[in-house]
Amino acid sequence: MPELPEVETIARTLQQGKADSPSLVKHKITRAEILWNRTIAEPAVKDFKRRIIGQIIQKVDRRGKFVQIHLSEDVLLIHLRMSGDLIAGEGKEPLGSHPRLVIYLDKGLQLSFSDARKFGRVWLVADPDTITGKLGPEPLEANFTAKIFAERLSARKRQIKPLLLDQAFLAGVGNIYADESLHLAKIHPLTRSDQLSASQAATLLKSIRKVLINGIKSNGASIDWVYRGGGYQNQFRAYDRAGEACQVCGTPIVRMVVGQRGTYYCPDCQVQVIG
DNA sequence: CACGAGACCTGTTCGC
DNA sequence: TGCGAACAGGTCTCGT
Repeated sequence: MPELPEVETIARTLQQGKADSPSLVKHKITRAEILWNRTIAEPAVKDFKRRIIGQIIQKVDRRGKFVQIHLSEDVLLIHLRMSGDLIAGEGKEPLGSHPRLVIYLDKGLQLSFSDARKFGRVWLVADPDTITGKLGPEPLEANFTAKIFAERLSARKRQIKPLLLDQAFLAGVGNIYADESLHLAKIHPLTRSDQLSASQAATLLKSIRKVLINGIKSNGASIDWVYRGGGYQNQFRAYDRAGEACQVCGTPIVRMVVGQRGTYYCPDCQVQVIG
């Protein structure tokens, strides 16, 4: 489920709280229950349980697709991968349909990491940079300019879509928002990154920002049973729309596989540059 | 360096 | 209805 807008939505919810979800801030961790050992990437399960007890949650935010829960001593990093979700609430029974890690807090609260496919991972580290340090720039940060983006694109010779999915190149964009950005920018998913003009690079960065911001405004996208709450799927231009008319030109949207990922594009609007 | 295939996993949907 | 195949918001590792 999670790309930048979905992760941002979850992090904000845990930070601020909302009607059905208490804020985690200022709560103290009393215990950790681990229901699937491989969920814990670092440190060893036994050390994880011991070390997290007594720490106080100070802030929840995001870096790339990682949720960062800042504690009094450490940072808890959570990557939701394909099917992970974080649910805050009350009670002693693990929340969610597939709980893998439950962090119990004071005042009867808990934070449950539910993850059907067991791909998600959690790190408890003193310095988050040891994990997130390899990530590329945040697409929404103002100091990430079109010029820098263009330079990074021309430094590589890769197909643009898989490059956008490379978290070391750009942090936070996933399969849906890559397709949506490329459609909005009218760039074919297989275009080589070093073939993009400066103006195309600028357009692409604008498009990426637009779809991410709109995704956040909609609280992310809910396309199947995994995620709940978001509404961005109602604004999809290309993703999961094979056979439907392109909103711009009416040509049917095509699905192909690029880098083993389903890829949707308009064969008329998104013309591949030959070279 | 760029790319494709296989792993890691479970749940849902599709086609016959 | 049943049952296997195909597919899924991600990322890592290996071989070419």
